[in-house]
Amino acid sequence: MPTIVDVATRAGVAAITVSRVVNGSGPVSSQVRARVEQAIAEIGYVPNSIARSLRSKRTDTIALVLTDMTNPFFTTVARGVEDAASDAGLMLLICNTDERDVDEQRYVRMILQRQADGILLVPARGGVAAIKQCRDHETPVVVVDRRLRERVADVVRADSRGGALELGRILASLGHSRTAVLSGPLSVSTADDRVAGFRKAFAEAHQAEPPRVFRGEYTIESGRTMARQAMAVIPRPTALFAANNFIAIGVLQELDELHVRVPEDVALVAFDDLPQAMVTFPFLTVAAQPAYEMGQRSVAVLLDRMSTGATETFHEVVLPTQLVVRRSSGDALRERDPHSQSAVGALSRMTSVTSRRLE
Amino acid sequence: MPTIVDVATRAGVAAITVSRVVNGSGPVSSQVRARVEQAIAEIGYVPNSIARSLRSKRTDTIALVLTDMTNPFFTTVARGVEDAASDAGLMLLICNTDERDVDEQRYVRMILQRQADGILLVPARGGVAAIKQCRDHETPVVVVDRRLRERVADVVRADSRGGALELGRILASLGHSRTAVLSGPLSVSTADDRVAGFRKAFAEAHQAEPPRVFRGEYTIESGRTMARQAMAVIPRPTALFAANNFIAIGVLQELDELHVRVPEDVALVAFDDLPQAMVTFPFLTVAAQPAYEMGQRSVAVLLDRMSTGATETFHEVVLPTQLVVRRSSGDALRERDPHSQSAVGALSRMTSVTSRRLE
DNA sequence: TTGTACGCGTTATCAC
DNA sequence: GTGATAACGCGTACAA
Repeated sequence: MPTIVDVATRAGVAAITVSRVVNGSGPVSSQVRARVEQAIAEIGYVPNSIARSLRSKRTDTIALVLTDMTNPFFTTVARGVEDAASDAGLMLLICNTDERDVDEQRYVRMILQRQADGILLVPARGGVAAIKQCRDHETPVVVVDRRLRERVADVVRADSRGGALELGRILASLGHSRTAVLSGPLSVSTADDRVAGFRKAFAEAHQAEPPRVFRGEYTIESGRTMARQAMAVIPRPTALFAANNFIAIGVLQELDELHVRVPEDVALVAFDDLPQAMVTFPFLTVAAQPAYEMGQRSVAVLLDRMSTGATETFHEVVLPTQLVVRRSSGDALRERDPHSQSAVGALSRMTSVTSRRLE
Repeated sequence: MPTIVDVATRAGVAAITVSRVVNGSGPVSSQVRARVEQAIAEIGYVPNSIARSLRSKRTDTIALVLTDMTNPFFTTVARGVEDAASDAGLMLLICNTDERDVDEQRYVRMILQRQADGILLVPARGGVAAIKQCRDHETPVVVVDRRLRERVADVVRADSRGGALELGRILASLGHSRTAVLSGPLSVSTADDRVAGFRKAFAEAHQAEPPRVFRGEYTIESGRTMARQAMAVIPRPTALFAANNFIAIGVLQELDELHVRVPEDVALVAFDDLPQAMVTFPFLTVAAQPAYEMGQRSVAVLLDRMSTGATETFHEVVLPTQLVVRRSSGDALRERDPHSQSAVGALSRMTSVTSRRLE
């Protein structure tokens, strides 16, 4: 592997001159430049970033620590991050914690060792330990997607509370009173915010019961479990709110098994849209998060922090969600004659189940 | 940021001794070890990988260069890669080329500069230039997902030809004779292989026409275009083969607009399954690629190559696809009375369209 | 415009 | 079992 010295020798100049040519730093006569460039081409010299970083203290590399890149929401965030990073000439390290604190800390340690210029973190639980590690090593962090209890880092996230509020209001306006939230873990801020926002909608609405709250994980399996639990409540809720995309899918699967139709038997709204690329015929009423923009903004904030340096004041960017009303939220609720309902039940159920065996 | 020397000073030893404690290299008395460990804890020392890499020539970092991590197939591959890398103590750099040769080469250059220990490459077009760059810098490469014209690197991929053959045979056995392949770009090996496999199925079948072949991109938009073209052929094909997941989605969307029902009016099979997490009610008959395993195996092969060193003989791992028969391929084709068909057409079409507005 | 000397933080080599 | 020294490849500071 040729080094800068090899190039210098071949071109008959000093190493520093080669450095100047490569980096465009300092003056070089055009003749010398030509000689150097030719030498570079001839021996196929590629500058060694490692050596450069050792001196410059910059690696032009950032890291994204998230829970699971397989979740289409985070996939899109990650893509936004990568594009923005690439535009800024940065490379991207990526890590999946699966919501585990230990892995989060392990990854952050590895990232700090590698002297990454900055870290984008979707904190697994509290995230405080990880952030502290970064502060100790003077490495900028931007927290993505989730709030922090204490203001110890910049944050870029979507307005979970507002989105859930809108979804709740939709249901309330359609006349739903008995509702349930199928939510994520207690310690995750998005879960808390979505519950709070949804609750608020029904606190505003007159003569509506407060929603029943189920807490689980942001997974399909948990969505199924919570759907089963929610539908076992008597009297049944008339509307459900799935607090993320995976829960929503689990809910749909479970309801199908229970022969409960959406939206005929129960209305359903959810957080997170599924990418158009993955859904042939969109059906769910959702509060869509601007995932790609979140990724981009996160990088922008990180770059800003990287140039500014540490402060005591942190920024918080809260991006609005977009309400997308589709079929799953149903029409206005009206009193149904239980007999006539069961009369048409068999047929419409069959139709529904069969036809749903599409994407 | 404390260095190894700071630790050494504090512990009253030489830097190299600290190094031995940290890396477990060389002998250290338990007393000295204790002193050093305490000093490390006290000042919060974290080894600097950059400096270490400069000497050791290893960065414990690999890179994954793919076309688009947003494609659920590659998302899953990437997750398999990350998990395997993490198990091996490696970090992962990730890059999206969007099938552009220039970006591929740009990224590879950046990766080589950073002295990554190895590269996993999903070549955009030929990929030869990128592979050559890597060879020049003695950096191991494993080509993922796609074949190479020339055997210049290890390859881990799925059996595109075999999977397409199976899908073709399914259709042939159901009595289809007029078929069309909606495929990817000419220079991409998976596209070629899938066309070839599908063709073979109908070459085997007696009295079947060779499939009509459409070439586009691996995108939804292209899927729509090709579906439109294919359905404009007279007489219409009775079955379509979408050569990847995005094309399949585009096809479904376009057929819906054309009021063509699947599988009633045209049968559809496709390559790539959509992750269970993204599809509520699976519908497509597919040849599913073992994406996660591909990711894992790719890392295994790369690790192998990293320890073995360069050779003239390369490995090729071809993983089998899994045939999953669902509703979209339909039942056996029978002669239909065109009149009765149009008679029921209106109603069943409405039902189909309405009910499809699910996921 | 070009070059020399040195240091970034770590580890390999060799000596004690 | 421990340490001094040099070297990894590059860029800053200063000199010519």
